Amino acid sequence: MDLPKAYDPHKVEPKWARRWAENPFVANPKSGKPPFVVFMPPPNVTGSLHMGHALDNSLQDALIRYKRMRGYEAVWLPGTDHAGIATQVVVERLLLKEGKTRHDLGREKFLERVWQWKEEAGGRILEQLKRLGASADWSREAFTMDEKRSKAVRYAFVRYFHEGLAYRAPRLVNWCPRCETTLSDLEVETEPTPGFLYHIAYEVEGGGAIPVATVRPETIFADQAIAVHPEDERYQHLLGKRARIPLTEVWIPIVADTRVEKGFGTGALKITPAHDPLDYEIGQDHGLQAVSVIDLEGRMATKRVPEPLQGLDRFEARRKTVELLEASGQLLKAEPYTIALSTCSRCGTPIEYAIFPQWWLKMKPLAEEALAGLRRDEIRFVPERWKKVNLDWLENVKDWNISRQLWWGHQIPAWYCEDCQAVNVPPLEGYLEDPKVCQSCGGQNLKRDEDVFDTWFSSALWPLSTLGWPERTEDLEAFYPGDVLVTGYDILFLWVSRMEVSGYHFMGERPFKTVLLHGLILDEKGQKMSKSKGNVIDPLDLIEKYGADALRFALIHLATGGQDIRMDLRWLEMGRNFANKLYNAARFVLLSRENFLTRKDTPTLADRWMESRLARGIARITEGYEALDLAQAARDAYGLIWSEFCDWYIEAAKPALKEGNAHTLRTLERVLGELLKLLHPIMPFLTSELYQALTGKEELALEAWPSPGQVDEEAEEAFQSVMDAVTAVRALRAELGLAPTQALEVQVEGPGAEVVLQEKALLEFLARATPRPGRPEKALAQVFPSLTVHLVLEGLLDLSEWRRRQEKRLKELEAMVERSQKKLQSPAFREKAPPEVVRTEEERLRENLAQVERIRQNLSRI
RNA sequence: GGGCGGCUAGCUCAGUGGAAGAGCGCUCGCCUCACACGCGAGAGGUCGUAGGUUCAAGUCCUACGCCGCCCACCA
Repeated sequence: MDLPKAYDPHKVEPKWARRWAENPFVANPKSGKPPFVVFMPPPNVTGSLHMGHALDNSLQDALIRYKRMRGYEAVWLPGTDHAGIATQVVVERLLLKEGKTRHDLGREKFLERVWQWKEEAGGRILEQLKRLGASADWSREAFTMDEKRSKAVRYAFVRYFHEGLAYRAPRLVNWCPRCETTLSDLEVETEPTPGFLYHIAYEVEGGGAIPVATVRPETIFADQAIAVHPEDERYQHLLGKRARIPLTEVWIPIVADTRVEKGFGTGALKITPAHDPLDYEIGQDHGLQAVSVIDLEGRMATKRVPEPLQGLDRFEARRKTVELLEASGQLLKAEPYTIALSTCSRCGTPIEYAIFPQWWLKMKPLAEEALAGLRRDEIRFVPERWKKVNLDWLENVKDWNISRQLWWGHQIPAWYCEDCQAVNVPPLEGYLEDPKVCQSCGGQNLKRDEDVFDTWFSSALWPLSTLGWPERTEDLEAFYPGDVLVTGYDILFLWVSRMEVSGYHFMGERPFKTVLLHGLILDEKGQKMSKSKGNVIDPLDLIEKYGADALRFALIHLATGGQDIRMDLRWLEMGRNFANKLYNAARFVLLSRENFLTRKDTPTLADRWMESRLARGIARITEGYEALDLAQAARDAYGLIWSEFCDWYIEAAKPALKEGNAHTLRTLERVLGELLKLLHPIMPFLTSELYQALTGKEELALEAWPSPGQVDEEAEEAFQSVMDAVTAVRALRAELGLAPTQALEVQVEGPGAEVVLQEKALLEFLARATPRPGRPEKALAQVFPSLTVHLVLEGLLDLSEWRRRQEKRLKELEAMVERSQKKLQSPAFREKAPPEVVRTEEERLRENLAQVERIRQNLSRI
């Protein structure tokens, strides 16, 4: 067998990645096994793997692999999202290189281009997920715009419409002038931005002026009123009068409204219904018109604005308006002020408001259905704190604008009659057929709505659509609801809540039983990664440098309690080193069995100890996976493999192997095999490779999960004495500066001495020391609870280090003794603490007192 | 304005009310026949501050302080 000394993931990982991609783990709805279903959050087709994906999918894959080994029908449904704006922008950018816009091509040709691009370049991210080791059911790969998913979207809308839950109405909506589409409230961010609060004087009829404060002076031309608080004494006398919009001859009423804050600005608020959501609301209540002075490209585009402003960009118009106001003497003051600027979450452009008919989903009644389920605790949140956040959002949810003025997406299946203006949506039975005549007037001039659905409208259906809904498919019967939904908390509202809504509404049932929300990945300074900051780490680079196993190990290790993860390459190094360690341990086992000559076959103490430690490890690690605490599983597997299997067991097995003890060889092989299984969900590549080499079996992923054997307390206690003796000798060596090669003789005494003498060969191999029973008059000692190890003085030695450490140890023990005594002297402790706690405390005290005594004696004899 | 998270070793992070942990870094010694991506021995924490509950608090409660995030119509 030819095994290089250092593990090279690149020689191993691509092979397995290809295997799992080409022969995926295909779900069988009829297997009869209990299902375990995970819906992969579909990444954008345009996307490239980022750290968030790597984390999200590492967690999912680990869960899926674990459950698969546990005998579940583990189903992981992958796919991609058409990502309306993002994808459209990508293709528009390509067109731009040819000097064209999408309007040059026209809708049909443009969509052809997008599809072409999608077929060629899209979905690259799924290939990257395969490189990460994702054991998804690639045969069921879905795309939010493929035929099946399109059916689901269409059916959902048609049903919502006929249930009166989807409706079309003109309202004030968020508009991104750059993306040229409306946005839902969730897609708008507010950025604190330095700006000015302008105080402007509006002339009042009959003389005098009213000062109004605004951050958007350019919108004064769309003002419909000025509002003051009804109880504001300052302006009582002005109520009912009219004021003149500066720079114009337009007069607007002064009205009272409680929503105006007396204490802010001047206490007088200009009401501009077309350009501000609050103003829109107030305007509605006062029967005001909503007149816009800014067009969809963000330019001052009406005759209502003074001539010099016409056609100007809204920000230039602001500067110019201020100039004009200053010139007319109506600018009272401009104080520096931090504006809460609303921006498009996709492109960062300050949003504008617009009023035109949009499709809305009536969220209140829908949210109630989901809320009822959540209040019955039908969905478990991990961590639990997110449940309340989710509830709060559903309780306060507003109607959802689901139409977008894009080309790429699901075109809304609504037709408008050009004769009678009626809205035509297909009937539920026959929802796939386009209407030909108007249901209202029978006219044949139907024109389809040009808008498409918000991408999240189709994402909200993901747990249904991936299973073939609205058809009653075998998959749907067998696999709905899903088990664990794994995603970042940043899309709790955008995605998770909306899936809850559609799941409850259409299936009458929760879409998944558990939501596992992980944190976000931050850079080493704790800041969000973003392309503009240039602090993005590409997971593929990390895979290239450290291997996919190491990346997975690092990420899973850090995914604790839903905390954000500050990226630190030292965790990657840890993963890589760990892989190398395990590889070398396996190499040792594989090399050991070559040309092995059996001369005996008896269980050693070390064998029994290892089996016992393995039993405990299996129990603990399994607990971690079951609790969805993969970080715990990773930590425990790391400790079991490195500290116990490698550091102690392999070393202790060497003398037995030399003796030709077949039992030890078998134990090494068996334990290694079990360890590989335990670690497989986290580091699938290396474990698969090693398992194959060890057992000849093809696919570790299909092996059964280990069950814990018996804990052997006696063996653990006995071996502990051996480990203590070894540690004692090594410490003496270090303290006295004795060479590691120098053979020593030691004397051991105490309850643990017997086993150390029995395991003489172990002490000789692990510590280069021969133990004899006894307690010499003058010797340096190391004290452990169950034994004392004495080293007889030979020649001149520097004892200062030894003495220093003994004294330090003595002080520590004395402090502990004091603490125990204090505790035990307290009657309250003896009365109220559980008996076993009192007992361990007493035992501790006894043990520590004995150690103190022995150390004192040793020190006094030198 | 409302809410959430974090504050534990020099750094990055675990931590189940019953004697403070890991990795890296640091010190000392080792290329010991699986592994220097390693082995052995060590040093290093009044667990953000102040109260409280409890026989017992890093862990539970209450305030406060920083750091970060989310939601919300103060123009």
